[in-house]
Amino acid sequence: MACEKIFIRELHQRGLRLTPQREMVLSALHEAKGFETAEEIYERVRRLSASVDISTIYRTLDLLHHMGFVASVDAGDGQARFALTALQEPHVHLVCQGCGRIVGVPIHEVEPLLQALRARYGFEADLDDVTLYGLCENCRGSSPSAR
Amino acid sequence: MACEKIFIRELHQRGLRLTPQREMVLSALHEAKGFETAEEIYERVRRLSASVDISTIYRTLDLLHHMGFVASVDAGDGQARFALTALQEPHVHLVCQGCGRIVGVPIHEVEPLLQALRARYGFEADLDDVTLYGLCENCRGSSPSAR
DNA sequence: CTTTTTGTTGCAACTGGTTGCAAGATACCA
DNA sequence: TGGTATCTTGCAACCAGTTGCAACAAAAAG
Ligand SMILES: [Mn+2]
Ligand SMILES: [Mn+2]
Ligand SMILES: [Zn+2]
Ligand SMILES: [Zn+2]
Repeated sequence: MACEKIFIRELHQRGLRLTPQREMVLSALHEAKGFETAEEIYERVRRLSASVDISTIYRTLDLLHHMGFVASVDAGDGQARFALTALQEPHVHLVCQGCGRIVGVPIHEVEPLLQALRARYGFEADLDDVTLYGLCENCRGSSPSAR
Repeated sequence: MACEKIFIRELHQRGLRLTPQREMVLSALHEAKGFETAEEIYERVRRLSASVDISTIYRTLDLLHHMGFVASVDAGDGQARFALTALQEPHVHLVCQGCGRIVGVPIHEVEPLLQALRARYGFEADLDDVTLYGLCENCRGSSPSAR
């Protein structure tokens, strides 16, 4: 867990504190392979300590998201999903409405759009939190499969 | 209200019914100048009939959205906002995090991005529901004003 | 006009997520 | 080491929005 060192340093820089709860959430995110719901991450943390509250999970995921360690994607089914992105280039997320798969697109692919919005509308877009919905290559041809 | 005729025709085409509640929501949306929350639209409808339930407002806004009459924008403050878009070209919405203003961008401005996603990722994006966050021209220079 | 069909509504319960607050814990310093 | 300032937590209440369901009402048929 190389990012724990970085995490602690960034916490200190912001005058925030390292707590067992924050360590457990970070650890749970390392266990998880891909995107998981807050409830799934909560279950992982409970295996480490039963007394943690779900609101602490949400608060910690939000903190990690704002620190750039975690991507948060609203998959359109009423539950957000979270995954570690530590050290990766920030990206836009594509959610397939057929199969539910989430793909990250490096933000430089979107640079032309950013420039156009800046030039035409004077708008400086922050693409850290953007999610686009549609159909992936697999799901485009075939009949839409259940999620 | 030119769109009421179209609304009735489209309802019939889908085997759905015209109800007083649906007429009142459409009328409330015509009264509203710009984007309003469900609660604000609910208040407008209540002035016409006190017994309508807020769940009916949500269900009707959702229906109108799916029929393409209404744009729905998550302004990032925990409340969605709705506005009539009848007959307009579909567009992406820009939300300024400084002043809260919502601007519509015609979808053809975003066409190059769509093509890139199609070519590079095989992903067919549906941009009807996209909202981008950032800072508008006014709010970029000055210190961020309260919403 | 009456009946029948089927879509719609109000209501209450529920969902994922947020928030105010007092108790508890961390970091820092004497 | 103990004391203090301040951050964080668990908890319970709350929020916007959704949903199951039985009563109701629009449309169509007779
Ligand atoms: Mn956040
Ligand atoms: Mn619009
Ligand atoms: Zn797919
Ligand atoms: Zn602004």
